[in-house]
Amino acid sequence: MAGVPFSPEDSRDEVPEVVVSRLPQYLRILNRLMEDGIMVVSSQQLGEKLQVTPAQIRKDLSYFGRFGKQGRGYSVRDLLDRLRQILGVNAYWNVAVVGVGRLGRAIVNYPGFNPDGFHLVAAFDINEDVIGQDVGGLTVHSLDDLRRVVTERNISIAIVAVPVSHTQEVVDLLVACGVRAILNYAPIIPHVREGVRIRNIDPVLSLQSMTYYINSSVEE
Amino acid sequence: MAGVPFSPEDSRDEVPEVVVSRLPQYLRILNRLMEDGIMVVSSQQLGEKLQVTPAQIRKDLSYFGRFGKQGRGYSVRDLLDRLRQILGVNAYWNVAVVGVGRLGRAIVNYPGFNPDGFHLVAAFDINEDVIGQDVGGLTVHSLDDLRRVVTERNISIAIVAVPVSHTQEVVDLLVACGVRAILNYAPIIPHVREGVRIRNIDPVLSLQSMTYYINSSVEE
DNA sequence: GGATGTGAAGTATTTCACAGCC
DNA sequence: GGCTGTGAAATACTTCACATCC
Repeated sequence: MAGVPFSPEDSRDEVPEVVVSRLPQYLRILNRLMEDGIMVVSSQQLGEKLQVTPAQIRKDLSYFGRFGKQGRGYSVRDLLDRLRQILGVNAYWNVAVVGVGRLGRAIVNYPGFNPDGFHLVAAFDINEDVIGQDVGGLTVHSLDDLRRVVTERNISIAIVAVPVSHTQEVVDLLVACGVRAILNYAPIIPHVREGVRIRNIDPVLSLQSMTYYINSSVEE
Repeated sequence: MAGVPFSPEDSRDEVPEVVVSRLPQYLRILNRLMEDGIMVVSSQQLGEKLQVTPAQIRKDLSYFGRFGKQGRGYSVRDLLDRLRQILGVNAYWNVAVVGVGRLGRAIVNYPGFNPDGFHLVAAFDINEDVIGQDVGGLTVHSLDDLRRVVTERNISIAIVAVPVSHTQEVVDLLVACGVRAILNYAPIIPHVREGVRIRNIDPVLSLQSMTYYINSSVEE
């Protein structure tokens, strides 16, 4: 489908997903340069900090426009603004957390989301004992209230930290309620329909992909 | 370097990194099939569960050998054993945690590492106030003891959960003490020398790579 | 002089498609 | 008949290299 080779509509430039996945890293570095008072940066310098080739950075950025000045490099502030706009992180996002067990609590208390514009504004659980409780400043709602709260608070992003056994159904419910992006901490890869985004945080998978290399290799 | 096209040594089959990164996911699914009492599985069925093409699974596995039976599929138990062996997760790994602040404590108390053979056996911090404390059953050591403990307990994997300002130096110290794989939770990408593996857990980057898609798109 | 932006070249990865085997 | 394993084809991604501009 959508694979007719000569379709003229096909020439709408699709940005490769791998390119999009690198932009937040560029954002990170630029934020740090900004804090350090650096005004201008070259793709060469960015590449050193990110451990990628300068050509890749220039190519990546070229999907979105021409942000640099020949002979000079990139204005840190300008590039920062453009990338924020492209990624859609120039505004605040309201985020719901589902599951306030040990992991969910750690997430709610993690101070790293707010500075980057992700506001955890609602918490949910299925366990009657914790519903109504205060967790990190948020009142825990019943999942029955999900649709209402998601609508009222204009939530399109959710973080899922429920047991594996409930993950897929929670994800389905979130999608049904209009959530369009999900960050999943359960060690399972849930299925979502086209148009909904999901990313999985799974430290064990990361560890297991490293043991391959340190296991047999003498040094590589 | 290593790029001479005709070098005969070049033909030692290098397994693409992207292939290795998928193996732990195969392991996950197979473990679940095993628990469910499924004995045999086809690449078709695996593909459906993993949302990848059957061809990719067969190709990935073919880098390591021929594990299937034509006309039948793969023995779940056999494939599980082979993958465990390939990934080096058929034995236990001792793991150190550096940084026992809020995040570090959550990691130490996370129950998901042990069942997969990663044993958190030592915790470290630089803060005098927490050194000597008990955190999740582990006594917090000073970083001064790192080399000794890493050697004594045969630790080659470390989890880093220290502030950004200290991350690079902690990583450097770990590498200097012989640690060969690092799971980093700080929002920075530390540099490590060739031969040392590092993976980064950065939920904000994940969120930012999703907002790109839910921001402008009507549906994609 | 120095750095960007970008077609073209070069690699890497995925998918196809089918021979071979159970 | 059904499914694996795998060269070959197709696609995706990265890097080169240079015209272009500040």
